[in-house]
Amino acid sequence: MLKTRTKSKFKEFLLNQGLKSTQQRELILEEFLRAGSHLSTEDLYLRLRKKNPRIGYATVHRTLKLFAECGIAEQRHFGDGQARYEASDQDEHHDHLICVTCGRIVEFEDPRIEQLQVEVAAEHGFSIERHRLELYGFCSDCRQA
Amino acid sequence: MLKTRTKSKFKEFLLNQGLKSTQQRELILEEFLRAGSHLSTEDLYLRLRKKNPRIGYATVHRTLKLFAECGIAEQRHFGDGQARYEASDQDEHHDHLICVTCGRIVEFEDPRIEQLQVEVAAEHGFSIERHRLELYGFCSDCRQA
DNA sequence: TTTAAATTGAAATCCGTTTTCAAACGGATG
DNA sequence: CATCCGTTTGAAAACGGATTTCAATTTAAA
Ligand SMILES: [Mn+2]
Ligand SMILES: [Mn+2]
Ligand SMILES: [Zn+2]
Ligand SMILES: [Zn+2]
Repeated sequence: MLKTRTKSKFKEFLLNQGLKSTQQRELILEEFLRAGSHLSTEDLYLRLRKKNPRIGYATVHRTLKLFAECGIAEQRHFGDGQARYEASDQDEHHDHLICVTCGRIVEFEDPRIEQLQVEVAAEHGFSIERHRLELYGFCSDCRQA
Repeated sequence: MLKTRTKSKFKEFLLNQGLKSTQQRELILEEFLRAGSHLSTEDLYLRLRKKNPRIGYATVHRTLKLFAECGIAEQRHFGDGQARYEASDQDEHHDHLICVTCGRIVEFEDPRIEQLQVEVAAEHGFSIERHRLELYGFCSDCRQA
């Protein structure tokens, strides 16, 4: 999603919820969109500190949760015990390939798998709300090493 | 897997590792196999306490990790922040459907999905070591309520 | 037995997450 | 502007599950 679009969506969200637009929230969103994906609260906090030492971890944490609530970010868990966030691609969905050696994360989307998930769920009387699919293995670089 | 088979596999594991067979480990394995699947350390600990108040949480925790190391149990994470364990079905693999309302967990296995996972990974140069597929939604009971 | 090593369990510690609370800020109002 | 009130901030504390510590106990080999 375009940065400008994302920013205005967040502004609108704040308005609707009776929340305030603050210097910190703008800084955090700016840096979140600038930085690469799948970063932890700590990651983002450290990046922000470099430019603005007056920002608190708690604020970064709370703001990332606001992003998720607003729909401009998604929280992920890749099994290393810490939450990670990535910017939402509007209605786009994707799953992840994770290299267990170097930590590299590759995103993919496979409509066939998505479809089969729905079918399997239906066979068991379930309707799916969301899912999580993560493939852990070795990326090409790490496999030949 | 048969209980007897599982128990001897664990005994053998202990021997190979130079570990000792203790009263606690036998009690814990016994109760683990008796209880239903997908239970947390706390769950198992509480069940054990009823019959034997002299057992410690730390021991249950350590023993479950031993089970996993030995291959007779598998650790799972369903996103509620606590680890769960289930007995291994030898080489059998399965994934999970989880009802977000009542917590019901249904196991399934779909070779078509498994196959597509391998293909998708290969397309990105990955070889898969393991994966995690969880479908969250509403079971038939909870949907009509 | 005796002995050395492994195990136990209560309590302490770890570590990411979340909350608390007093001070600072945002923005609506006149 | 100046005032006011609800919101936000950030340091520190609390939280919660996982893990470790360590002195006492148990295991099993000698
Ligand atoms: Mn992603
Ligand atoms: Mn299962
Ligand atoms: Zn790699
Ligand atoms: Zn249900």
